[in-house]
Amino acid sequence: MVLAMLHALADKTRFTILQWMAKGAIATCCDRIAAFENGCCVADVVAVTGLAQPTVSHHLKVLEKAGLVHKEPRGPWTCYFPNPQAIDALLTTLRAELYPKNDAESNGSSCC
Amino acid sequence: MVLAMLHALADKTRFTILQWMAKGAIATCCDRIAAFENGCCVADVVAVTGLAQPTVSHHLKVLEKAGLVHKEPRGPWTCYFPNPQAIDALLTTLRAELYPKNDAESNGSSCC
DNA sequence: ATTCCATATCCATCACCATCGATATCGAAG
DNA sequence: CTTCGATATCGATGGTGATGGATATGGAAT
Repeated sequence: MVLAMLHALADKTRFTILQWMAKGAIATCCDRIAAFENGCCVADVVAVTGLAQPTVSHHLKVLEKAGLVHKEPRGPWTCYFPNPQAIDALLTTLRAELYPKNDAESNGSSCC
Repeated sequence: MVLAMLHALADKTRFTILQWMAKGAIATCCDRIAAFENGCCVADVVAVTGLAQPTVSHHLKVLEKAGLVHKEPRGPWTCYFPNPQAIDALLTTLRAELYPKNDAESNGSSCC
């Protein structure tokens, strides 16, 4: 799941989408999304990125499969919301797995 | 630079290499690498991953360009070492840029 | 100078992916 | 039921990247 998240984030467009969501709800469907929800609909992402609608749908699907966002139909729109827990999990895993440990004891397969 | 790091990490092989480095120096050139350095040489990565040597060199180059590792010739070997500062920078940036902010004031381009 | 070892580079191949036009789906009105 | 708006899916295309064989480089030792 971590690799899927990293793959999802390692794309300029998808990173920008999440970045933009984190900043706050800027949507044409604001009557459906509260400010604290940080959500948006597909058309908003299309407007911001300038990409075609199928492309945006594709990116949002990747983000959703990675667990970084979740979607929810609200009225005429499909709204997407960021998932803070997923980001937390990612950060925690990255620190635990990639941060160098100089502790000789924790090194199961020690050297030489 | 963040996108480059994410791209570098979003590959199973490269993630495994960094993961394995973080665990500690397990190398055939241990007389050149102290345990606390968490380094290794190319041949070690070849042995662990089972990949061809050119492939491993390619992956290490990607990691180096992303700033996640740095290389240093030691005797007959080219040794690679993880860069904790880069990982720190990545984690800090991810939290700052992607973690949802529900603070209405910080939202420059507010909604509606 | 030659040989050997470790690694980097070159090059070709294959697979995956971002992109978008066309089309399908789906719900809400009218 | 038909229409319309919003989004998802399909299919094709171009580009990027992972992989490895062949080869070049570079240093150390004989």
